[in-house]
Amino acid sequence: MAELRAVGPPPRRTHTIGEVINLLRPEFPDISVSKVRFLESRGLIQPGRSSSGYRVFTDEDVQRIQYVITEQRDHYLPLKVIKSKLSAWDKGKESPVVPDSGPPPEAYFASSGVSLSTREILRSSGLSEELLDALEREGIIDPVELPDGTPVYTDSDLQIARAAHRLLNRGLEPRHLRGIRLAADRQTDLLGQLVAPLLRHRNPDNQRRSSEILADTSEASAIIQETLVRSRLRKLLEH
Amino acid sequence: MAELRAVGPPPRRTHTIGEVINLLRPEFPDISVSKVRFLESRGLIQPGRSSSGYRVFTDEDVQRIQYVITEQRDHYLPLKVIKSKLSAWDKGKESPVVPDSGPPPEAYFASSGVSLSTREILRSSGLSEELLDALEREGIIDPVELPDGTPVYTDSDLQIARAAHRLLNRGLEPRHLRGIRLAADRQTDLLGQLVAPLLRHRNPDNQRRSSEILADTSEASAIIQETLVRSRLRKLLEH
DNA sequence: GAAAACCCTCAAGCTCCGGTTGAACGTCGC
DNA sequence: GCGACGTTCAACCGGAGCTTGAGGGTTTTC
Repeated sequence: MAELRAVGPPPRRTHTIGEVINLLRPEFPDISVSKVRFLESRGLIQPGRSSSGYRVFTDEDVQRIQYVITEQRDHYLPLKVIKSKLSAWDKGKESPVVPDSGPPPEAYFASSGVSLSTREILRSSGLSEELLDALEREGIIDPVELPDGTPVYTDSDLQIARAAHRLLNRGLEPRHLRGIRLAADRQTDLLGQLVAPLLRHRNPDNQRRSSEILADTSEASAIIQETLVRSRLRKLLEH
Repeated sequence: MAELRAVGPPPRRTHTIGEVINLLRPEFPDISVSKVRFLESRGLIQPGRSSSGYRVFTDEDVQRIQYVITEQRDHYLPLKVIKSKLSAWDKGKESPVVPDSGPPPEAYFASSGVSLSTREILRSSGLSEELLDALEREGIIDPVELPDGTPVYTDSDLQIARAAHRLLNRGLEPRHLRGIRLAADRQTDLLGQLVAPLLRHRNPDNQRRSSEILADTSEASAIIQETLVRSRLRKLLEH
């Protein structure tokens, strides 16, 4: 082969599949060629191809594989879940070769339309009535009220209720969650400003662009925040 | 049957297997009689038996089941792992010898150990030098410095850099990201307090518990915040 | 006191996940 | 031109996590 690379970015090192295995073998003894090919078939990695059809792995591809198998080993995550974590991470880089959108941007904000009664959300979340009340007072959960005053909860509320339950179980109290709500409020404001001009003149196209922008930016800011928190907590643990 | 319970602690309520299912069904719609029996066969629960051979579940047994399926749902843990967590919990304080070498203790905070140079992170993130600088000034990214002053970036930094790039592309400016950093700081503090007592007396067990608590709570609070933001943005779009 | 509803065990079966194996064939480097 | 390495594709496999069904006992209800 003669992949001429006259001019261009730094001469990136690439590897064949066998080399990749040898690189990873020390850390992950049960890696195998077929496993790597399997991961590709499942869409977790997309190595390039040489003109003759051989897989060509960049260092980044190798890191990706490494990420996948550590998640498997350390957190027992199913490949599906790892894939979705990866694809959030991906969106950062890939962008030049995406002429039109794959997934509809609005899907990000789609709601299931499920609605729950107070009893149902209590049962489904495992929260007590008092705690649910407290969460509502903190603005963490806020159901819509029907004309007659009975509250109706969405599945977002349920998700929040469950996650809140986990926090409360660990010793946090409802008032501690206020900070989370405030952070969410501030983020909403920030991102909202980004699309405010568009929403001033509402039309289908602006609507579509707005939801695309919001989907993208809210995901990105969530990634930043979570990564920051995690790395700070890691330092805390390491002392 | 006449399980006489002459004197004793509170008159414990007990349940048959069918009652247990009905109790749990709302929160876990895919629970089933056979599943509970299966869990017993795998040694995760040990309900008592009536004189006629029926399983008899105490409230504690029910909680145990609840714990098991929550771990499955929220953390995708295999039953084997849940079992070992349970038996550690069982022994109360006693859990000295983790018999198997298998799962490394809570590696949620594991880092890949990859480190990048300034050139590499610029190339991999697509950021310009000025923007990277700006992000560092805002504390969004902060590399360790080697004795000679050259910065070293981790893969967390890369992830953040990429996500930040997405935000900047959408028209945000570095200073806008300060809010995200502050939110992350506050969350770190909050969660850090939760484990502060444990970390005061460092020993392997406290260390392990701390990382478990932090992994769980940081995930849960991220879920709450993201769900909140998303549902607020949805409302914004709907007008 | 009988029917209905509920419970039991045990073996077999089933789906999905995460790969492995093998056959048939192309390519690279010496 | 040979051996090491790469490719595809279909078939197979072992384990996890249940489900189903047969055959039979118990408790509740009318």
